[in-house]
Amino acid sequence: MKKTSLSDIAKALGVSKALVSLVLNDRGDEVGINKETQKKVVRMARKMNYKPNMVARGLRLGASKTIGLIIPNIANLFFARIARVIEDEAGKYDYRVMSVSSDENPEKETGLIKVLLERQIDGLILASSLKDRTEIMNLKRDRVPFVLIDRHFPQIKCNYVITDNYHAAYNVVTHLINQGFKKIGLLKITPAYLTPIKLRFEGYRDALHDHGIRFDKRLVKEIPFGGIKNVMEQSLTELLFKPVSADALFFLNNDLTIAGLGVISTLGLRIPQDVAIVSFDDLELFRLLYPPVTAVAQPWQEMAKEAVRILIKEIQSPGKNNNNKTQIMLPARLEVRKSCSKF
Amino acid sequence: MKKTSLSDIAKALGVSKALVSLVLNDRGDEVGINKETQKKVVRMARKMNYKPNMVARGLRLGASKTIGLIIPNIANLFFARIARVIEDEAGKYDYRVMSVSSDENPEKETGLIKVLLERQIDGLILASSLKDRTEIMNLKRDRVPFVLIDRHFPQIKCNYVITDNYHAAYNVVTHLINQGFKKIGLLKITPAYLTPIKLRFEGYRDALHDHGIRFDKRLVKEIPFGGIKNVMEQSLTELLFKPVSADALFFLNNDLTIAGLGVISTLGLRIPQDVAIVSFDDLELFRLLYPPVTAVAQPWQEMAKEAVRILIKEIQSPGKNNNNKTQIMLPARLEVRKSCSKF
DNA sequence: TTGAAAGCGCTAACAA
DNA sequence: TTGTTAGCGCTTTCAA
Repeated sequence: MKKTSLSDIAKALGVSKALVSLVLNDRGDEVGINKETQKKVVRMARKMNYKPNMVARGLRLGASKTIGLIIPNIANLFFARIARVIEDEAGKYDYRVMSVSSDENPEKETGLIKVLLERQIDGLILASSLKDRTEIMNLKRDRVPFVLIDRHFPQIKCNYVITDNYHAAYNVVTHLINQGFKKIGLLKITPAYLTPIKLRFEGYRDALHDHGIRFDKRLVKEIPFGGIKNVMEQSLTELLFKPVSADALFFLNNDLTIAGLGVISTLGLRIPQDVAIVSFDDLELFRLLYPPVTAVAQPWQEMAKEAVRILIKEIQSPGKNNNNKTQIMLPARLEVRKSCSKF
Repeated sequence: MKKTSLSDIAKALGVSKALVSLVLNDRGDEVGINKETQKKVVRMARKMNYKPNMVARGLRLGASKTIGLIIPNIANLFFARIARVIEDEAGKYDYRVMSVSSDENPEKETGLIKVLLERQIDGLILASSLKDRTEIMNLKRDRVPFVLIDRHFPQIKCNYVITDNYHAAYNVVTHLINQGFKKIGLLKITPAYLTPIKLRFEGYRDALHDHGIRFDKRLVKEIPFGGIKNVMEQSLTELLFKPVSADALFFLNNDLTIAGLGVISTLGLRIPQDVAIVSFDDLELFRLLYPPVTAVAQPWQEMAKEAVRILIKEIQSPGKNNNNKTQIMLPARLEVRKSCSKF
C-alpha cells in the first residue's frame, strides 16, 4: 500500500493539488475556499490516511524544522538532561532534535557537523570538543545559526551559554582550603584544552594562590575520556600516597567522580578522613552516598532553555542581527555535603 | 552566500547535473566518465564548498536514512545508554537517529509516532508506553519497519527485543526469600499495564507463591511516572511501618530506586537491617552506595544492538519476509550486593 | 473560488 | 562519454 500524497487526494476529488495543500494547511478560509470543498478535502485526507511529507515540504520551503545537537556523549547524565530539555523546548516551536555524540573527538565532531548540515538542519547547538576554531568559523561564514553550550571559544564572537566555571572552581577550592585541606588533587578530563576544563583549572590555581598555597603540578592529573576506568586507579594511587599525599580531590566532571569513588572504595580509603571529595556536576545519588558528595550543581536546565531560545530567535530572524550575538554565563551552585568536611 | 547545488556546479562547468551527480556519488568510473572531467567536477565541488542536500536526495530516493527512536525519557540513564548504542550501531550503516521522549504518555507517544512518520523515517525503534495496540497495528498495516524494545505486545506478531523480566523478578524475590525476608514490598511504576511491569509483578507473585508465602496486596504500590518524588514518601511510609511492615523493597526501575533510597535515608532507616533493597536496573553508583545496592542488570547493550540489526535488515529487505519477525528475549543478571543480605 | 505551472535539489532512465 | 527529461511531494505565484 503506497503512501498517499497530496495529488492522490486531488485526483480522487477532481481538484488541484494546490487547493488540497491550502485546505490541509488551514489556509482554506484565508484564501476563500468553499466550506463544502474544504470538508470534502479533509474527509478524503482522513479516509486515505494522508500523512504530509515533511521532507518534501522542507525541500520546498528551505527549512527542515530540525535542529542538530552535538554533545560528547548522550549516556552522560549531564548531557542527557540537557538533551531532554532541548528536546522539550524545541518541541514548543515544532522543531525536532537530531542529536549525535562526538566522544570528545574533534575529527568525529567535524564529520558530524558535516552530516548534520547535509541533512539541512536549520540550526545547531554544540557542546563542542573542537580544538581548532576553524570549524566554528566556517559555521559563521556559512551563516549557519548556532549556539555553543557548556564550552565556548573566547576568540570567536558567537552565541553561547556556559557555566561560570572559573568562579565555581574557585569557590570549591576556597571551601576546601577553609575546611583545612591543603593538598588538593585535581582530576581533569582529556582533552584538557576544553574551555571549561581550562577555566576550572584556573579557578583552582588562583584560589590556591590567593590563599597562600603553592601550586604543585604533581597534584594535577589528566584522564583520557576514553580510558577513565583504566587510568583512574593509577592516577589516584600516585595522588593519594607518598610522596604526593593529597588530602582532597576535585573531580572535574561526573564521569571522573564516579570512577574516582570506585577506586577510593577499592583502595579502602575513608572519605573525608583519608581524602575529601568534590565533584563538578551533581547527580541525585551523590546526596545518598556515604558520605554524601559535595558537588557543583550546574545550571543545565537554564543553559538548555536559553540555548534553544537564542537559536530559534536567530533562525527566525534571517539575515539581520548578524552581529548581535548573545553570550550568557550562568552561575553554578555549590552543594556542600559531608564528603569534604574536616571531620 | 547561497548554498551551492548540483546544478550550480554543472553550470559553472558547462556540464549536466546528471554528470556531476554521478561523479560526486563515486559512480564516475562505473558509468565511464572521463577521468579529467571527473577531476574537474570534484575540484569545482570543493571550490564551491558543495554540500549534498540529503533531504532532496531522500525525497528522490524515497529513503531518509533516518530511524526514529521513541523512549520514555532520554534523561533516564537506562534509556540514555540504549540511545547511545543505537546511535553508534545505526551510524555504522549510515543511518542517523531522531529520538524523542514520550514521558510514558500514550497520547504523546501517538503524536510522536505521527511526527516521525511525517518526517519520513525509514524505520522505528520503540520502547512504547502505549496502552492500546491499535497504534502498533497501524504501523504493521502501513508496513513501517519497526522493532519494539524493552516493552512488547504479546498479542502482536512483530519484532521485539526484551529482557526476560519474569525470571529476573522471580530470581530477585527468590533470593530475598532465601535470605530470610518475608514481607517484600513491590514498587511499580505507573502505567502498570506495561509488559515489563506486569511480568516483573508476575515473577514476584509466583516466586512468593512457590515459596509458600501468601500474596499481600498491601505490599504492592504504584508510583506515577510524573510524580515519583511526591508519592514515594507516602508509599514507603505505608509500606515500612505498621501494620504492613515490609522488611524488603523491590523497586521496579532505577528512578524508583533513586527516589526510594532518598526517602529511606530521610526516614533514618538502615539498609538492610531495617529494610532490604533490590533495584531493577543497575547503575554504576549503586555499587558505591553504603551498603551497595543489589540490582538487576539488564542487557541494554545487546538489546540496542539487536534492535538496530533487526531493523536495518527489515528496512533493506523491502516487501519480502513480511511474516518472519524476530523476537528475542535476553536474560538479565542479578548483581547481588549487601543491600539485601540478612546481616 | 479554483487550477496550472514552476521549482526546491536530487537521481534514474533513456538518448545521443 | 555526456546530456535530456521526468518526477519524488510540496507550496507559491499567477491566471482564470
